Amino acid sequence: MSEAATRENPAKVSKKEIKAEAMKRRICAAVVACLDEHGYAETSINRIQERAGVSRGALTHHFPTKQALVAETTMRMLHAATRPMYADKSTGETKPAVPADQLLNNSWNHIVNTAEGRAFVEVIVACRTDRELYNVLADDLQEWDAESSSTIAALYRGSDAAEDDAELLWSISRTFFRGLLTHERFVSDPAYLARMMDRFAGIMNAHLIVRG
Amino acid sequence: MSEAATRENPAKVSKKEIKAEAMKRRICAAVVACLDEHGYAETSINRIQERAGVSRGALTHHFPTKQALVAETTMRMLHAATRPMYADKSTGETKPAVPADQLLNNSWNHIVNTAEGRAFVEVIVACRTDRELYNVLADDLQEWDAESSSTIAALYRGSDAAEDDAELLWSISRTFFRGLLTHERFVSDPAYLARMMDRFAGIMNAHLIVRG
DNA sequence: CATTGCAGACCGAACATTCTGTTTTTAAAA
DNA sequence: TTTTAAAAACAGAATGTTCGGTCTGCAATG
Repeated sequence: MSEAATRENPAKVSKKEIKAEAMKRRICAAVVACLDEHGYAETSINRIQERAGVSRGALTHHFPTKQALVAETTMRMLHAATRPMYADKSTGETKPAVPADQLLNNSWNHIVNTAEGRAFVEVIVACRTDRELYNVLADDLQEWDAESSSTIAALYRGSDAAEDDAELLWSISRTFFRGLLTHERFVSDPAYLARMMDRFAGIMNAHLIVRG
Repeated sequence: MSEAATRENPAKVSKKEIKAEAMKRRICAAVVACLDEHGYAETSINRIQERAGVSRGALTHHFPTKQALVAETTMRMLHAATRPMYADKSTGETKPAVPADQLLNNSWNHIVNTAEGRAFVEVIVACRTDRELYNVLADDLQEWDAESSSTIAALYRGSDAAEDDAELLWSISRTFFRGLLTHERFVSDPAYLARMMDRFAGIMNAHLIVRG
């Protein structure tokens, strides 16, 4: 327990904690890379271990089971991805980080269509059938979803009369993004994906109205 | 080879062929069920065999490898799903099977949000990282995509000036559907999915104009 | 009777997990 | 300050299971 140390000096982080955190970060980064490159089915502990360049002991010490590993990696991804995009939490205030009409394109390019975004989709798809993994993640997923939606709702209103229309439109957009990540395999021309994205953004932007 | 038999009497199908086809159908149905219920990662040959109630020998006799099994199952799903919905191929002519403004909702309810639809998403997601599986399926996927799109293009035009706008809108819709299948895990209230679907259909229907 | 359809045992590889050691860190005792 | 003992971080071998695929034997079909 490090609580004895932190009780005397709350700000102090011990060498242990620093090393442990660095190790965890390293392992989780390997998980993201493996999920992105090989998919959930082929992301084995052996592969993660090899990719991270750590021993089997180190892996199982920090993450007793594979699900715990995937779960923590996912939560780290979520919290890392949410913060910089939509709001500046460091200053305590919520303000858009990008021009309003570029919200969709920007989200796609910098959040969804990334190694983390693709890894996240692998986890989400796995959650559909892996009940245990879902149980571990469910609360955090829904909390993240609510937080993400309310951030949008503070910045935009929808074209529909419904109070929560902006949130609805945002959920629809994120859903489209998720589908778009798996659409690559259908089309021969990658540029077609960009056309789909642009057309979709054009349509949705007509319904997402900046509050002011 | 059965060509010797069919050369003499093309309509005749031997007992063998009937049995073989029945066995294949049975196995593929089990694959669909397993993909839907357990996901691609947990769809093992053992599980399929158990689910279908056939021996290991029968399985490997008809499908030498797992990829061949998944590939054929996928192609059967595709061809079974395309036909009844958008056109009546038995009469040779192409006509819509549902009212125009119900195309999206109907596709969602009767094609995408089914055991086959969910199984298909599992395969598509796996294709992203499983290059071998993708290579087997790529041609058929793109051919199916083109056929599906052109069927839509014959029935609708898009609100945009682009010649292929209807196809683009249809691709966008199918992409949204795919994402929606994995969205269940985000929301606590299942009715929210229906709201998303209705709102999306409302928006897209304004851009999909029936030809006439 | 030759071929195909099917049954089930079997194989090595890979899997997730558990385990026994070794090293490093840390806080309190000397 | 130095010593010390416990705890944590890590290493890597061992375990039993399951994986996809192969192989041999037998029955049904043509």
